[in-house]
Parts: sequence; C-alpha cells; structure tokens
Amino acid sequence: MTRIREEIKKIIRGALPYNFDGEVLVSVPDVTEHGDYSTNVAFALAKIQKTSPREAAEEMVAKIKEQGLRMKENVFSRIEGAGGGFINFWISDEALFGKLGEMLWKPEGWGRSNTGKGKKIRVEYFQPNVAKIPHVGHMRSAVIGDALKRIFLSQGHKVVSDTHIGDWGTQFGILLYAWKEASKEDQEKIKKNPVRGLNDLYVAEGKKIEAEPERRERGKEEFAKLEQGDKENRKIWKWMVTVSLVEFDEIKRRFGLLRFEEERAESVYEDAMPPLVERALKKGVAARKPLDSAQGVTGAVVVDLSDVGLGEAVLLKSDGASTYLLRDLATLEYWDKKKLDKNLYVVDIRQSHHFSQVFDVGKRLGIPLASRSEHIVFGFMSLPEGAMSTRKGNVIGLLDVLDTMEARAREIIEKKNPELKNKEKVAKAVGVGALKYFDLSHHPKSNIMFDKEKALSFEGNTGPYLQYTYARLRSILRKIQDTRHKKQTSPKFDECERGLLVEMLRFPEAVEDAAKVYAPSVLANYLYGLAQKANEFYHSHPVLKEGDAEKRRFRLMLVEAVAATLKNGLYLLGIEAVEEM
RNA sequence: GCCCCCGUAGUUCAAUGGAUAGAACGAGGGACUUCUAAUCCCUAAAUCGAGGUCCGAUUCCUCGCGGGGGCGCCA
Repeated sequence: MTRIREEIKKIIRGALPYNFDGEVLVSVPDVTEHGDYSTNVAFALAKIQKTSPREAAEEMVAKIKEQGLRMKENVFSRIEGAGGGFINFWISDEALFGKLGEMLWKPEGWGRSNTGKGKKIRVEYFQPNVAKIPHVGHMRSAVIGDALKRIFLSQGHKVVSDTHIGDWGTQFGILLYAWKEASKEDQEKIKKNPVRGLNDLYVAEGKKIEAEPERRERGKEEFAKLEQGDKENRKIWKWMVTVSLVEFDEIKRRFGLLRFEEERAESVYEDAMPPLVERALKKGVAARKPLDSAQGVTGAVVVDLSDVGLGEAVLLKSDGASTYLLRDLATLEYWDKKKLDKNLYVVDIRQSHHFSQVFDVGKRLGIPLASRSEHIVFGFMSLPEGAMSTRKGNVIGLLDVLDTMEARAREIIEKKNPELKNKEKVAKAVGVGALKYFDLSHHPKSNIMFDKEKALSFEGNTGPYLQYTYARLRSILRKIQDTRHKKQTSPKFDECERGLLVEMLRFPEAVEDAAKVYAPSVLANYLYGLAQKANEFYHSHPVLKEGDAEKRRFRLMLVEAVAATLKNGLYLLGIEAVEEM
C-alpha cells in the first residue's frame, strides 16, 4: 500500500516545471485548518520563476486540479493555496475510507515496506563488559539498537546484529592482578555471586591504584601475559567470561531483545590484530615510536591523525599490548568482507572521538567499509544527583530496576484489576514496557535524566499508556461476534473520527522517518499522539452502544485498525501489546 | 589550550527552516449506575543573551554567558 505522502509528492512533482530540481517536502501542518498535508514548494518555485510565492502556489493548485481531473484521481476533496505560498491538501473521505479498507485487509503488513530490500545493515549494540554489572546506563544501547533493528527489518532490510562484548583489555590484567592477590576466602566469597564480586573487586583495585600508581603497571603486565597466552591467566579469564555471559543472557531474555545473529566478543579478533599492525606499518599509515622515553621493550605503534584534528591513535602500546582502537579496526576489517551496505554502532556520545579515529584510520588502511560506517550517537543517562559512576557506587543495576518496575506493575494490577488473568505475564510486559518506552521516547541524542519517579510512572506519556489504550480497544473488539463489519460503503464521519483515521494512516510514514534518522523516538512520539486521539475518541464515541448500524460498523473498523497500528508500532519499539491489563 | 554536544513552561521532554512552539509530570478545577478512570475535559505557565543569513529561525552562521563530554600507551 502506498503511503499517502508519497502519492501527494508524486502529484506535486507532476505539476512542477521540468527545470525544478529542488526537493519536494510534504509535511503535516500543526493545525487542522491547514489541511491534512502541506507543501512549501511554491516558495522555492517562486524564486526560480521570479514570481511571488502566492502566485506560484495558485498556479500549481490550478495545474494539479486540472491533472487530477484528467487522471480521474479522487484523492483530495480540497486543495488550496494559503499563508502566502503554502499549498494545503485535504484528503477526501472516500479515499480515507478506501485506505482503511486496504489496511484492514492485511493488518500484519501494516507499516512494513520494501524500501530497504536488498540492503544489508550491521547494527552493533548492547556492549556489556565482562565482570561488570550492567546498569541503567547500559540500557540505552540495547533498547535503541533493538528498536532500530526491528524498524530496519520492517522496511525490508537485512539486518545483522552484533553485541561486541567487552572481554579484552587492560582492565582484565588489573582484575587478574587483584584476583591473584586476594585471599582464598575472598575468592570463595566472590565465586558465590561472581559478577557482583568481580565488579566490586575491580572498583576496590581502582582505589588502590589511585593511592599507589605502581599497581597499574602490575595490571598491565598481567594483561600482556594474558595476551601472550599465559595458561593460568587464560583459565581465570575464561571463567570471568563464562559467569558474565550468564548474566548478559538473562538481560537479553528479560528485555525481550531480538536474537543476535553474531556475538563476536573483542577477544575473537586476537589473531587478526598483529597482521593488521604489520599492514599499517608497511603502508606507512602507522609508525613505531622511538624507544627513548618508553619503559617497554618496543616502541608504541601509532597513527598520526593531527592533520584532521583527531590527535594520535594508538594501535599497540609500548609493552606490545593491543588497544580498544585496534580491536575495533580488526572488527571493521572482518565485516568489510561481509558485503554490508551500512555498518552502524549504537554507542554513547563519549566515544565519538574514538569512532572518528576508527573510521579515519580505517579509510587510511583502505578498508572500504569505513566510509559506510556510522556512529549512532546517543546521550548518556545521568541521575538527578549527577553522573553515574561505578567508582561513586551510585549505579542502578539494570536487573534491579527491572525488578522494581515489575513489582510496581503487580501492585497496580492488584489495585485496578484484581480479576485479571495472567497477572504475572502482564506485570512483566508492563514493567519492561514502561522502562523501554521511557528510554525510547527521548530523542537518542539528548542526555536523559534517570528520574526514578518519572521512569517508574505508569501515567501520561508512558509505555503503559500505550498498552492500556490498546487493551481498551481490544476489549471492545472481544465483545463483538459479527466480524463482517468491514464490507460497506463510505459513511459520513465527524471531525474526531476523521482525525483519528488520518493520524492512523500516517503510521507507515512515521516508521519510514524513524528509520531514516535512526531515531525510534520519532515512532514513539507518533504512537503517543495516536493513542491520545484514540482515547479521546473512546471517551466521546460509543461503539457497541451506537444505535446507527452503519456508524457502528465504521467505528468498529476504526477501532480494529487503530489497535492493529498500536500493536505493530509497539512491536517495532520492542514493547508487547497486552490484550488485557 | 583544542574539539564535540546541549541551553524551550516550576520539572522532564517534543517540534525534517514554515503558518497560532506541543506534551507529560507537578499546581488549580471538573467527568466513573455508561465499551477498563493506568483514562478524558478545562485553566495558568516557556524558546539563555546580542548580532547575521532568509519571504520566514527554537532550528542555520558568528560572538557572549551557562551546563556536560572528549582530547589517557583506559574501554
């Protein structure tokens, strides 16, 4: 089914002179008096034709009307110039009703498209670190990445998601050093709750390093040994990875993330790194620094990026150990062979400098994928009292906060709907839905404040609001037996019904826009607006009790269509639409 | 010092360069014998400052003020 917006664009293009090469923008006006859709092309056209925007608009309106007649189009009921150059379009009730019928014919496909057909995208998100407790700050990458994947899939893209678990680096040397130094009793204690225990061990070691910087060097030595294949270090490291993966799997399961096609942790690139360094040196991209000031045996291998203002990128440290940057380059090289059209990293803004370096060095090394790679930036999450940091000890564990949300949902269900079946299942869906929506409703780029009160709220612009709206609509549909309400001719509908219908028909455009700008929040905000209109309708328009049979049938169609839209939209955000709550 | 991001109602957030800047929470008032009140309706309330580009600027540019982040042989 074609999007209405596309149809309007086509009609406008048909009425434009051949020499017009500007973009045709069609937008939704703020106020209903300005129509269902609007375009500002007349302003651009006026410049070329050297007329006033108003005249240009009038001319175009006349041309469209003429062509519309010739094509026997019946899409608009009104087209007119206004506001000194805007052209406003009102869609005819017949056309709206026709679209409603089309949509109900195949609601499963509603919102999907094939604009991404044949294109393969890799999305990297949810990069938890081994031996660290994932906190609410880690949620953004997982939730935004998962929603993006769903949105891309709906547009026909092939998507490969990859977690890129942080299981390599100096931090493991530091951890190994601390672990070996710990007493047997302490080690046993840590083993009982390993991820928490290792997390705390790392924090404690960090404090010791602050007081005694020498200890960092010992940690670095342990990592170098690990990288060189030291048996004991490998064994301990492997154990740390194993216990952490259990926790990551629980998060993936409880947050309902789509399956990851690949879970290539950093350590898998171990063998790919040395040849990459060799190549960089041979190509003259990187250079080995002289030994003089360094303590190690060899000089560090670095890429000078000062010509583009990106400073110095370190591939190998002077002790021979690899860096995060080198691992990301190896990753880039690996994926370069997989015929990707796009390679996206959903990572917070603090790493933008790092990714600029990765992509720039990648280009210098002649890895074509580097120029098709993008860092999808998102802001980080802070608490009302300031930034979250493991060292400050003020992090909120991701699973802890999810537990709280589910408990809160259970409480509210007991209060509002104690008769509900599947209480536990609904509580889980509502709890995680609220948490995900809190994140997704914010623009990815903005830093967000994790205000517990706001995030835990189930009222207003929240996930449960959308779920509740869906449940109410479904409740109406459950009460009817006769589903033959779809066959009828176009009825007259009032402003509220019409507004809801037009808004509902914009769904595919919202999904398309969200995909285009890599922002699930575009879709989230659209769904919220739709739900508001649906609730308004619900209050003022009885459906089952409507006496006029034709009106009732139309309202049932509308309810069914809006419910399906909410369900599909929530699915794209990774939120479950529950039938009752 | 250099680079990046952000300043919108009391608060938390919206608004591909468009027409009258939207919500939510909070505040005040109202609506359940009526398809689920996790809802709906009404009221008050905002673009950090100064220039510039443009027919048109919350949006783009410059400067200033304020907040955050990065520039580690950390990840």
